[in-house]
Amino acid sequence: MKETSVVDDVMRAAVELFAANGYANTSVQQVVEAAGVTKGAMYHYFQSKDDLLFGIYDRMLSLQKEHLDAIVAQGGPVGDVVRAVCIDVIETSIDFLPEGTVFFRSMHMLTAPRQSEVTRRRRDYNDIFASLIEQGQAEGLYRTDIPRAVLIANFFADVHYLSHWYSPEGPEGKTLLAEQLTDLFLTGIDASAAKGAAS
Amino acid sequence: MKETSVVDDVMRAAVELFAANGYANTSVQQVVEAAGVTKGAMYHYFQSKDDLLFGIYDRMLSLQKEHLDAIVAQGGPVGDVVRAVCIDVIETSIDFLPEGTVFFRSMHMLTAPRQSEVTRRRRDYNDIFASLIEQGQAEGLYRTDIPRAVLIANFFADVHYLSHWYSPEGPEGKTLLAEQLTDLFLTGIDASAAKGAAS
DNA sequence: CTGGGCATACCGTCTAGTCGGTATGCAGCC
DNA sequence: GGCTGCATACCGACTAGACGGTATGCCCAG
Repeated sequence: MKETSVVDDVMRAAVELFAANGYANTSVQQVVEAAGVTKGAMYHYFQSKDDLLFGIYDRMLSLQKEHLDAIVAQGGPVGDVVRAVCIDVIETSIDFLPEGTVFFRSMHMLTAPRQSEVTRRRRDYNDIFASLIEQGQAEGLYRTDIPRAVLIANFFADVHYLSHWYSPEGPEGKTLLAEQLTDLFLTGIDASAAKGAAS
Repeated sequence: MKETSVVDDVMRAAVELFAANGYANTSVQQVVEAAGVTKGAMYHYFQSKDDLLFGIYDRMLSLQKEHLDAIVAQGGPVGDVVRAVCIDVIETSIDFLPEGTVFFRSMHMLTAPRQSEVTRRRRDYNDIFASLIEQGQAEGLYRTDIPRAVLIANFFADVHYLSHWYSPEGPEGKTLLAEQLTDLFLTGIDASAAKGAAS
């Protein structure tokens, strides 16, 4: 029960080209040629070039939100939940590396209403993550001497930065990397690290 | 006697507009109007729109490299040097927040040769930072159970992410924030944190 | 014969960059 | 001081091309 393949082909080509050359530097013509369809076909399924871009965001945001909800729903000790969420979001970000590239590079090219929707949904994710951290703090797992917003930014920074340095051809396996980054993050925010000695 | 204020005015306007609306969405006409000069004047000092963008990068890269060299030249225990470098790069990134926004968003809009120059200079910075970390590892300060490239990415991620969440109007003072982020990073890579819970 | 799926030619707009021209300043010469 | 010659700084109307989007119509399934 596939979507009309035109949609799929166009989306695939769009992500690839947008990631490689940027949204603004990619013409609709290039996209449809790479997808092997015509402009007419594309504009039959998409309202605008902007639509194409938003489609990419929509898929990613939905997927990550789904994962988050599933992990949270499964329950368990909050420390384990946080760890699982961290690993998951890093892994899926690696799976969707080109999407990530486009995401952070071209969000500002979306029309204003779309931009706010993306922002809203990201804030949603953020808030849920924040409440997990808050729980962890209440249980004495995580340090409280640094504003929670900073702890959280410190984590999402890693996720964000992936598309700027990680190469799937490199030596790092994605699962291992996810564990390593998560470990670095959790070690940094561990309660026992709180404001004592430097050096 | 300053550099012909045209250059300065144009650059200032360009950074502001590029940060607010993106490079591709900003026309040269808008830039020169905001700067209060004419197109003719601008094209007298800049070869192309691309030149404008590169100018922004050039200034930032030069400044940060200068700072890095100065700190390294000053010497001292490697742990202190690393800490000083971290704090400095975070602070200057906050001082140049709009430039940072443009930087990460629009690097791919530069012409290929310029892009490689930017990449080269960033790699330079990276390599020096990496050798500091390596020294620290040799002295037993930092953990060695995670690839050095990952440790370093973990830090630059924070720097990179600043322009996506930090607001100068927010509650965080820039010096305090720089210390907090540096602390989180250094705690994460501390040798004593190495591979305990494999869970 | 009807309508959704698609093809193609075309249009209006926008924009980076140009180019002929002007204004100003300065150096040397008489 | 006046004159010439030349360079630098700047002006702004104009162009050539690219690009997003559309109008129109064909084709085939039902």
